[in-house]
Amino acid sequence: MKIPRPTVKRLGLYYRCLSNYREDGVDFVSSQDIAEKLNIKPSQVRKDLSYFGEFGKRGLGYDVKKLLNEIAHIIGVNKEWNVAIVGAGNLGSALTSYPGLSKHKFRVLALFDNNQQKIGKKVSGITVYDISDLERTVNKLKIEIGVIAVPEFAAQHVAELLEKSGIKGIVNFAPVRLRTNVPVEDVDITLSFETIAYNVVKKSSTDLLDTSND
Amino acid sequence: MKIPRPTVKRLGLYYRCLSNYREDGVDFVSSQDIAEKLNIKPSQVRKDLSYFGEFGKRGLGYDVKKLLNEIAHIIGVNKEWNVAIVGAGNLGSALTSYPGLSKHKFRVLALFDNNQQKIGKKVSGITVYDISDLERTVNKLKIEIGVIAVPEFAAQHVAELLEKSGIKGIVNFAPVRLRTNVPVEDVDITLSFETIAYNVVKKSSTDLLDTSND
DNA sequence: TAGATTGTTAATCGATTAACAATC
DNA sequence: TAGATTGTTAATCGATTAACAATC
Repeated sequence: MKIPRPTVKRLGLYYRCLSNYREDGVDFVSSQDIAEKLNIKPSQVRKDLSYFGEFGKRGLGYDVKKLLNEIAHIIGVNKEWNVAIVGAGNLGSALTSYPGLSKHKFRVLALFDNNQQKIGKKVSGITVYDISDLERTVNKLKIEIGVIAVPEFAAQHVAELLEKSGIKGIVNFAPVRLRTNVPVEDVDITLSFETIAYNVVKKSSTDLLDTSND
Repeated sequence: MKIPRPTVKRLGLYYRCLSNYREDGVDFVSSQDIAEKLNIKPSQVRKDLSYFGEFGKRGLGYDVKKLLNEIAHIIGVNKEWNVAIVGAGNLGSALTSYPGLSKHKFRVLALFDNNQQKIGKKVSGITVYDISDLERTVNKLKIEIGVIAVPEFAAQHVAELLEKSGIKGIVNFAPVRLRTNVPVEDVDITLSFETIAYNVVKKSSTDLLDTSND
């Protein structure tokens, strides 16, 4: 079945929300509970889940641990993912020790760079390899996800190297649309700043006219 | 007029695409040229632009410099934006020197932290201030955009401090939905990894059945 | 049983796209 | 003028939401 893209994104949000409930020792939640936390409609939650199965109990809601486990399977975080980061600059280094990753089953096993000064050194305990060793290292360490944290001009080239080395998916922090055959997820930092600039400008202009901020 | 959210996102993409054309010395482009680079439909480009005015010449296309200037005005990057980053950890420090920001009219003028070890030091030339000086410094430096680069548990609190200090918009790197009255743009790194995990799992399962990878 | 909440259908809403007259 | 490409309308597509029967 065809799953709407927004549904996939929300699955990650449900997962996080349910993790918080579990940490708080909550056993059962309703679609309404989840919806309130996430600022969406309860029917949205139920519809999203219904693409994958029937996980709730009528009259009762959802068993937090059970649903968490189901969603983990759906989005694939029931297993650990081996990750390599290409680009040992500031951003790549920061990602290496980013707690959100290690906490969520993403293990950074290698960094790659083309700067001889950096190769062989360690960043937060992770070795920096020569980019020319990419294919060999990816195979040896069974790396499945590649992260592009290099400057814009090098990104497409790195994407091709990653694809050739047998990587299965790419998280791209460079501000370019990549042409590849593997799935790519863009984290477009500059675009986020531009969007917030737009919204700030819009808000100040509507605030002048109007007191009912949309 | 109500502008679709996806249109706003694409405006940033058009801006970047046109910047590249300008750097390459291209004077005129058609909606088709832009669409091809961005993997969308030409009518999408024309429709998006039509929300804001008539910028093209029939039979000719769009004057690159002129359109760039128009879009810069629309998304608000015709002026410089003063930015403060809260959280002088790895991510906050990396953002301080992120070339994508300085290149696009976003100037990081201050870092904030609550760690006495860090306060007063400089990171990439930017002073780390005490978080308790937030309001004063935001006013003094005329900071308009705040960046949240603190751990999850502190994010909502920081958002409230930013709002109280008079900031106009927030770019949030913490994995929480914030409750504020100012515009927020989320950069959800963990969610991007989860999405790529989902897509990798899905692709390998469909690849087994099917050779026409969607 | 009565109350609550699910899973699902159908209606609504919003965004994308094709098509084409207008016009450079 | 002939060819190209815009701006815009209308049709299509896809996602959200309300409503409600099913059922715990």
